Amino acid sequence: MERMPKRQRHQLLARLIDENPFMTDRELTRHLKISIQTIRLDRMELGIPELRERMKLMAERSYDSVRSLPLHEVIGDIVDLQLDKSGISIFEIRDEHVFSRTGIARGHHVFAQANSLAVAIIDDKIALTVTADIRFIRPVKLGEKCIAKAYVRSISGERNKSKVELFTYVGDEMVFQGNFVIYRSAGDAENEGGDGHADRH
Amino acid sequence: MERMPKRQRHQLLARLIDENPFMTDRELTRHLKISIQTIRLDRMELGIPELRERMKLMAERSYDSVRSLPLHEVIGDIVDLQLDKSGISIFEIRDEHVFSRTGIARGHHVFAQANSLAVAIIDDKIALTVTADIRFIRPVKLGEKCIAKAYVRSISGERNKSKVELFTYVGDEMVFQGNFVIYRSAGDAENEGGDGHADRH
DNA sequence: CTGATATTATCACCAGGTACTAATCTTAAG
DNA sequence: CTTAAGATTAGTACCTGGTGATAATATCAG
Repeated sequence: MERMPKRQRHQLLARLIDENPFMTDRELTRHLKISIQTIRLDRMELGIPELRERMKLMAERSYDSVRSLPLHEVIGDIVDLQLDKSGISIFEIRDEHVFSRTGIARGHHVFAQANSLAVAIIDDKIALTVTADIRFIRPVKLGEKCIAKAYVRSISGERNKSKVELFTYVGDEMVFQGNFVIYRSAGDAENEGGDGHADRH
Repeated sequence: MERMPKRQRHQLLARLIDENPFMTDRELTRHLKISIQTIRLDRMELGIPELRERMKLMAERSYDSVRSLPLHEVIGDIVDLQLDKSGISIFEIRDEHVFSRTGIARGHHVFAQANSLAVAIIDDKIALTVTADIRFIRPVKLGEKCIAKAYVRSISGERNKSKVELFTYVGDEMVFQGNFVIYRSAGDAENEGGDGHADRH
């Protein structure tokens, strides 16, 4: 029986555990054909915790992700912002945003990025989405970087409302487009809309 | 030392474990002031698995939630569903959904509930949002229960598209309204839209 | 009081490890 | 060839957080 170099075995071990974190050491011996002690030495060297620790970590992670949810205050990184004029945000589609079977991002994440930016761009204490007219032009897939560009088209037409036009691109391809009407407070607060945002310094 | 009625203790035990699923039986004895054996009998009667089982379940759930996303697939509890006809979903606004300063729900959560329902109602393997025309009628606040009602208005007009009309209420007050156009696969897959969903049996 | 139910105690056992020591195998260098 | 170093395997004691079974005790209701 040929022996595998240690480095290579380490890589394989790490990959196996990554692929199926629920494998016991004993099960790993069957795949790697080495003794359980070596498995354990390898895990030590690689800093991979035991099965129960791994499950605990996953459980804890999922536990507080239920508490704090995936949708944060602002979805996407706002990389450029000219208040009441324009803004750009970047959002990368990851595992947790897509349907696994298709790899297509769930619509509300794409919307959330757009909505966050449309609200952030408004230069007022409180901004709330009143209406949105949106169009998903093509599905966005796992790993793609969505670049949303928003432009304020009318700063304050009637009744403290601003229009924001928004386009989301992947590369130079447009994937999403939306027209938002955002309510802006004129000093006072919560009157309309479905969204708002926090302090501005 | 006064003894607590069994029923009441069972409730308390279930609540404690629900609040903190990472508690060992030994820790529970400190809270409930009863022997560890009784804790274990109680768990048996209530069908609550041991700590390690609980962690394993959470870990597995979160693990294939990355693979197949059962948890966040649908935002809100779908309480009634007549495919290609109508559906109702309930979603309670909690801390993690609102802006802390105002207590107003962020728009994308309300949208997510609506979008999830609009997509779920379509009786096809894959359903993707193409367009949405939405209106936030009044802000939704912390603690409010959003009841979304969706109606399919045209099952398949042109090019495999269905129209879904949707209203979200808090009590008898309408807080959100939307018109969705949903693309439905006719057996094949991912062509348009920004959302999809999984199997239907 | 007596029987039923509830609670506690004890003991053996299990999975999936850690921690440590010791033996064996392999390999390369002197 | 010999020997030292490193890699691998073996074995033992011990740990946590339990299960399962049995038995003893407590509590309460009729």
